[in-house]
Amino acid sequence: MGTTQQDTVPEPKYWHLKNVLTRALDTEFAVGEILPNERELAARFGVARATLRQALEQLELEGRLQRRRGVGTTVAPPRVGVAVDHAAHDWPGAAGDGWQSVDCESTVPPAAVAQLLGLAEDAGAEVFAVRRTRVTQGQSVAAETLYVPAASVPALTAMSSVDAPSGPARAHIVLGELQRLALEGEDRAVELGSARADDAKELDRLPGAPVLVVTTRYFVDGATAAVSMATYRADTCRLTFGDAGDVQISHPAEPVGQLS
Amino acid sequence: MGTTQQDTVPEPKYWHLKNVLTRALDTEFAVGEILPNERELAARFGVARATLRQALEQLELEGRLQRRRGVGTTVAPPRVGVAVDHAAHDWPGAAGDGWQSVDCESTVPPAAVAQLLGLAEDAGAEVFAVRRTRVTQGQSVAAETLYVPAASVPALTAMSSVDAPSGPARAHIVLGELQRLALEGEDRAVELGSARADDAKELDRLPGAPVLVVTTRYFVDGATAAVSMATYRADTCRLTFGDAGDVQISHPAEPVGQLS
DNA sequence: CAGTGGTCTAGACCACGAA
DNA sequence: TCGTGGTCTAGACCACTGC
Repeated sequence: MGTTQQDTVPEPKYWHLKNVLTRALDTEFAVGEILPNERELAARFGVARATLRQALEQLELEGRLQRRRGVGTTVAPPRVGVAVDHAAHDWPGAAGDGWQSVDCESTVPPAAVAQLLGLAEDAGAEVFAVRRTRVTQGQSVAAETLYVPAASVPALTAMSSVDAPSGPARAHIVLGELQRLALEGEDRAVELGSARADDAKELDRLPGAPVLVVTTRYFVDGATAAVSMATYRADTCRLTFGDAGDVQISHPAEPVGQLS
Repeated sequence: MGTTQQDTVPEPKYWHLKNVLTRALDTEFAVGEILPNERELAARFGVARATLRQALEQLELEGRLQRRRGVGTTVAPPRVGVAVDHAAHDWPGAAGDGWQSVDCESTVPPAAVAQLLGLAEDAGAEVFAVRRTRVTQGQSVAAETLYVPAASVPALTAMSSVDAPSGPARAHIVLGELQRLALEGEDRAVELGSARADDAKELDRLPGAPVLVVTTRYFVDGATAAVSMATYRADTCRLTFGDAGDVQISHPAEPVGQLS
């Protein structure tokens, strides 16, 4: 079968399958409900598991499904709107912005970051790297590394790894020092990426999971004083700029006229 | 090789493969160069083609590769920065913003859009749907549908499908009418999606290709006067907010000390 | 322990682009 | 026509979760 009728325009099976499942999700399943397992679904639709999985992958990418190894596949809630320009033109670390400082260490930044900071490439210039996590509505949605060149926080130049407090406390010091600077403005870029191993762990996802990478430049005195690279879970997040955080997106494409 | 030492924590083959290839791309390949075909690469690395493809898929998702059926796999240029807040607080259709009107028709908007516009769901309220394409540096990077309720452009209520000019011309009329309104502000949200068949065609991609969906609400007089849903190619685009458009991201993790 | 999703294989055929 | 990437199959084993 499959060649029973020569499709005039052979639509890929996984594509058709995705559409069928989408419709089913809209009409027959409730959020949180768990679907039959992959082997059974594949059998039910008469396809190989790999093909079924291709459809599920897309649906997960679109935020409609959530799959967890050892557990099963569940219907995902609508994406949460996450404000990215939190009280725009504010330094990170302001109270109650949903971010939690996790750690802080001195490292040589990746080349791309060094470039944004205007640091010479050859010099092994060290910067403070503040790791933070963002939690919204009970789930961690983002992991961030905030790169702060030592030159931006001169008061901390003497802070070596020995005399400084550990982890979160140290992060707080760096953030506190940033607040003293007059922030001129910010700059943002959003692109698709895949989670590095460390980010993935913090986001409770497998390495390689799709993420939205938000790169923010903080300007002080005409120069870039800090750079943030935040990775948001692409499956569960909708990044909002402006008000828009409160909007609730509804999926059901058509009101299926399900009377009574 | 590869099994020379039993990995204490068995790293997936495709993940390791991706890292190897990433390093190779940084050091041994030039932009635009074409890679060996999948069958040969798979053989060279001693894995099944499916596994090799899993690695290539991720690299394409990260914008490092470009694959075209019937042609081959090439090294992708760095992502282009695309300004999303074009002259913020301007109506779409302003001159030289990179958008090209393609078509315009009257349709019933998708439920999600109707909701954003504050239209009753049950009523089959029609709206103008302006289709546009965005071209940057010679390549089309985005496809947009701008939904304009008839109520927002009262002067056009009499415009039926018969007496109106066709396609692009009609789109221009709608956009022109929008310019007359006092735009109060905008609202944006960015999320990951997969290209619908029509968008995919316009973006020169296969259906289901990963896209960044930008939803914009235009406010007039305290209400939403129009909604735009734009899909940007996630593989080739970096969405920028603020200045940031000019920044060039460089990939090579390490300056390979290639003297002379 | 049993059941789930995640990884991997070795094939096959198809749709498309270019020569 | 040929070579490419895209789709699909029918298996297998592994890693994780929960009981």
